[in-house]
Amino acid sequence: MQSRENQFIQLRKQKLEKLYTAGIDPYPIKSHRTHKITEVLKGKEEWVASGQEVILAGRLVAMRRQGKLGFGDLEDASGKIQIYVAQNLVGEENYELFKLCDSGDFIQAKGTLFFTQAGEYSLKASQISLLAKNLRPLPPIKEKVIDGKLVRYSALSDVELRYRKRYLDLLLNPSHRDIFIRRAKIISAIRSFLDEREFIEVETPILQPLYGGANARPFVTHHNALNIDLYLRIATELYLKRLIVGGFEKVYELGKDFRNEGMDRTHNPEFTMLELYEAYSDLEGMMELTESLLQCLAMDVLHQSIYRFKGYDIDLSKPFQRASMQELLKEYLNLELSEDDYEQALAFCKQHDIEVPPGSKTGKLIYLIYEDMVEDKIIQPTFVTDFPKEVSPLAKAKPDNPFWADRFELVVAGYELANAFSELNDPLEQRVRLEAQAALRALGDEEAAVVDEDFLEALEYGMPPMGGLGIGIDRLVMLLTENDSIKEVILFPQMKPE
RNA sequence: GGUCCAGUAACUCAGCGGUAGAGUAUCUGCCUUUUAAGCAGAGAGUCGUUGGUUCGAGUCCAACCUGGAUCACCA
Repeated sequence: MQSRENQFIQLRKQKLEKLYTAGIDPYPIKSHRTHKITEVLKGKEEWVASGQEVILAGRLVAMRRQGKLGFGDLEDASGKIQIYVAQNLVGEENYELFKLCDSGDFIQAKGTLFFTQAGEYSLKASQISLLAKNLRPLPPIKEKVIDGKLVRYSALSDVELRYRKRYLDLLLNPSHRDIFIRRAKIISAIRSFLDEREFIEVETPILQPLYGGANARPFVTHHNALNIDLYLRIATELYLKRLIVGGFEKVYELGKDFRNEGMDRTHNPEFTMLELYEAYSDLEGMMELTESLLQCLAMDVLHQSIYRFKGYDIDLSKPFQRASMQELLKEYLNLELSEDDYEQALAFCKQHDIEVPPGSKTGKLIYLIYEDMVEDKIIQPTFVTDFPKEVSPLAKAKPDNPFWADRFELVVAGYELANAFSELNDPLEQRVRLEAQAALRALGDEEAAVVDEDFLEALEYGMPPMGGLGIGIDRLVMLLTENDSIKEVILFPQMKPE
C-alpha cells in the first residue's frame, strides 16, 4: 500500500508523462519574462488602455477552472496577479496544457491586461507555457480579502514543519518572508551606517586555535593537515583588537559566532554578532554611536521611532536613559550593595535561589542579582552602566573606583541588546585579568576565559585607548520585527535531527 | 535537565471507552468572467512509537520520540 503522499506524487508524474508524450518539456531551460508582476500592478488603467502584450512568470498558487476557461493566481517575488485563460483565446492545444497545470507549477503567461466582469485586474492570456512542473503538492492555502484585510482560512502553522521545511513556510506565509526581508534591510542599514562613519569591515578567523572574547563553551573541530584541534569562535573581539594594534582605527565585523550551549527562545548555537572597535573613542562615544545607530534603524526600517513590542510602547528616540547597576538594584529591589558587601550580597542570592558559581566574589554576585532580578524588568532603552570589573575581564576599570568597569549594556524590552566598554589596553593588567579567569576555570567554571598569549603579546606592542561595542543581531531583529523567538528570525534554526 | 501542553487524511481541526469524522486539497463528471468559484460523485488515515488496563483503546495508564511554552545557564 502506497502512502497517500506518494499517490499524490504518482498522479503528478503521470501528468509529466502526458506532457512528454505531447512533446512538451516540463523543465525548459529558458523563460521569457518581460515584466515583474509588480510592474504591471502599477498604472492598471494605462496597461489596460495600451493593450501592450507582456509575459509574466511565476508560481501558479491557485486554480479556478470552469469548463473551457479558467483563472489562476500567478505569484512572483514581487507580487501576485490573476490570469485568465480561455480556450478560444489560447487554442485547444494550449488549453490542454493549462488543464495539466497544477497549483505549485511555475508557468509563464503571455497576454494583455484587462478587468474581468467582477472587476479584477487580470492578465488575459494568449498563450501559457510551463516553466517547471511541481511534483509535490503544496499544502492548500485559501485566503480572501475582507475590508482590506487578508483573511486566511487555513495556513501552514505547524511550528516544527515551518522550521524544518522553511521554504514551505516562506512560500505559504508571506508575512514570514517579510521578517527576513526586514532582517536584510537591518543588516544593510547597519553596514551603511558604519561605512558612512568610516569604519572598515573586516573578516577574522572563524576557526581559531584558542577562543576568547566572551564567556562561553566553544565548539571544537579538527584540522587534518595540521593535526590540531581548532575552536569555532565565540566572539571576534580579540582578533579585532589585534587589528587596532595593527593601525586600523575603526573596524567592524558582522558575522556568526558559535557557542556550545543550550538552545531556547533567545539562543541558537550559531548566531550573528556585530562587533566594532573605535580607537580614541570611549564609553561615551559608544553610547552616542549606539543611540544613533538604533535611531537610524528605527527610521530606515520601521519608519518611526516609537513602536509596540510585547504590549509596550518602545521609544527608540535618543537620548536613552542611563542608570548604573547599583542605582538599578536600589530602584528595583531596594537593595544597596557596594564592593564591601560580600556577605549581604551572598545572603540575598541564597534568599532568592540565585545559583552562585564557585569562586564568585562580590562583583559577580552583584551582577548575578542584576541579571536575575532586574534586567528583564527594564523596558525602555536603557544604558546600564558600571558593571563589576570582576565580570568584565576585557574592560578598563573606572578611574575613580576600580571595583567597577567602564562598561554598559543597552537593555530594551528586557533583552540585552548591546554590550560596550572602554577596552582594556594595559597588557600587564590584561594578563592579571585573564589569569583570574583561568583560575575560575580551574575551579570548574567552563565558561571562563582562557589565557591567549598571542593576544597579550599584541597588547604589549601597544594598543590605543578605544571604545568597543557588540550587538546581537538576531535579538535586534527580534526586537524590530516583534518576534519573541530567535527561531522566527533565523532562516534555518538549529533543530534536532529527525 | 525540571514542569505543563500538543502530535488523528496533504493542510487546519473535531472526536476523549463501542464500526475513524468535517472543511479545504486531490480524482471523475458538468460548467466561457471566476476569485475561500459552484453543483454532483469518488478515493484517501497502523489516530507519534512501544507496552499495559479492558470483552473492546485516537479515547484510560506508563515509558519513549518529536515539537511548543515555561523555569534554570548563556548573547
